[in-house]
Amino acid sequence: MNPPQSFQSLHEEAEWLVQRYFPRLGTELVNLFLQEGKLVSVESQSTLIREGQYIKVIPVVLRGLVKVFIASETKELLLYYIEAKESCIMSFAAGLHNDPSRINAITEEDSLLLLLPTEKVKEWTEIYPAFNKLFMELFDQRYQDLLQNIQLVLFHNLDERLLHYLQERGRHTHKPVVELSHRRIAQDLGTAREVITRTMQRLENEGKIRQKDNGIELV
Amino acid sequence: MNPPQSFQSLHEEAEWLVQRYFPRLGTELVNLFLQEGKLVSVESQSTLIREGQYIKVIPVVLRGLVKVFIASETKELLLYYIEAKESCIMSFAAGLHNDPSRINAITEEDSLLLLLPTEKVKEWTEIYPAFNKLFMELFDQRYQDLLQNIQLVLFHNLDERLLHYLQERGRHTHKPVVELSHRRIAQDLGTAREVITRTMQRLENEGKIRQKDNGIELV
DNA sequence: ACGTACTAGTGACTCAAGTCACCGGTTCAC
DNA sequence: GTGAACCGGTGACTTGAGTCACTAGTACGT
Repeated sequence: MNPPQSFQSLHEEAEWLVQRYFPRLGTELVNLFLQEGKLVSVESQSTLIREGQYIKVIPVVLRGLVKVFIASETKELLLYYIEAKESCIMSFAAGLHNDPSRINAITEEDSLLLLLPTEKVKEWTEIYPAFNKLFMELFDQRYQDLLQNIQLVLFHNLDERLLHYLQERGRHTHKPVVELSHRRIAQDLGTAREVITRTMQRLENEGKIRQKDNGIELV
Repeated sequence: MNPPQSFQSLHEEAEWLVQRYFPRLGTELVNLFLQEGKLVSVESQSTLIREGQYIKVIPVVLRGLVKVFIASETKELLLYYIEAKESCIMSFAAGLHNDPSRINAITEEDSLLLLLPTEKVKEWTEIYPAFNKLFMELFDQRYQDLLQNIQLVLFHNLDERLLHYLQERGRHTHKPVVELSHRRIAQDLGTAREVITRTMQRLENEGKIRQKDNGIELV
């Protein structure tokens, strides 16, 4: 089940990925995905969804990594990552009810996305139980992510939150070291750069991380 | 469409309420609700769901008010209210995947609940598009509630959070004054009693609320 | 009439986190 | 080489919120 060395086209790669990631949907739905969805290849740091926007398509991540966050005038907060392997992004509410989005989404790696029209998605949830089930599971997962985030923000101090952030980041990027500047980490956690610098030093003193030239290593 | 002066039985009242609140489900589903669900009448402050519990039933609020919150060893935080008129509680994830619940639920008024077995609910979402749609909408609403809560906790100070809390409380209890002790409010907001006392005074000085003998009045 | 258990109010203090004003180092462009 | 734009690091300070210790009022039961 390894990927072929190379694909003739994006469409071919997409087909292979959809079949691999969503086998339970069956061939009919997989074909509908590819037929109705629009395939786009975007580079890292591309904005997919902006707060206040009306959502016309729901992006499914086939390759890469997407970050979802909320923002105020002065701060941001990372909500969760959307990984290709495990799930697709849902502009939930927004998409299905024609409400403006409350969240922002941006690619954190070069990514391959399948943009499904919300109209079609709405249809499919009603017609295909398998699709509906997938949708529910993803919804649920995001709900859990939000819940955990609230707990972290409210019940834990920055040391713990930062450590958790680094672990999650490592998990999602599949790299042993986190290659991010203090400034960007501060942004994700809704705090200031200096605060991250100091907190990072504390974690290092406690032997929980190591800061090296190529990034932050978890111990 | 006013309620009859009195009902002969709980079951009769429940039937009337389900038909009133979920007309779009159709008579077949309404009957299934009443047939498969267990009707219970509980008084205020009854614990419905405890963190860590496995969920076997999903309570639908027919009358009364339910509060959903998370807790740590030392703190609590109100997540949202579940009102009869608008929705039913969902032990989402938990119920459908047999995971332990991450949230707590408690009645805030004497309430009439219809307990639906999660197994049946799972079935119904697959068979009845109307039910599925209702389910999704409720899910979505809770997602939005969580999102707003995160924003409040992270982007706003206690003054604003307290004011928002009082407004919401007023909205859900349908009363012009909030009849809660500072201690209980502090619990819902995850803070200390003294802090609420002081914050309340500030809001009063700014003319945003009035503290009277019978409760807190919003201006 | 006395204890118990609530309630709200207050001054003094602690503390985590955020802010401000600076370093000095590296890299890149022109 | 000179400036611009990054980066991490640091000391001094501010501040919102939480904690501690205590006061006093009200209601209930025995």
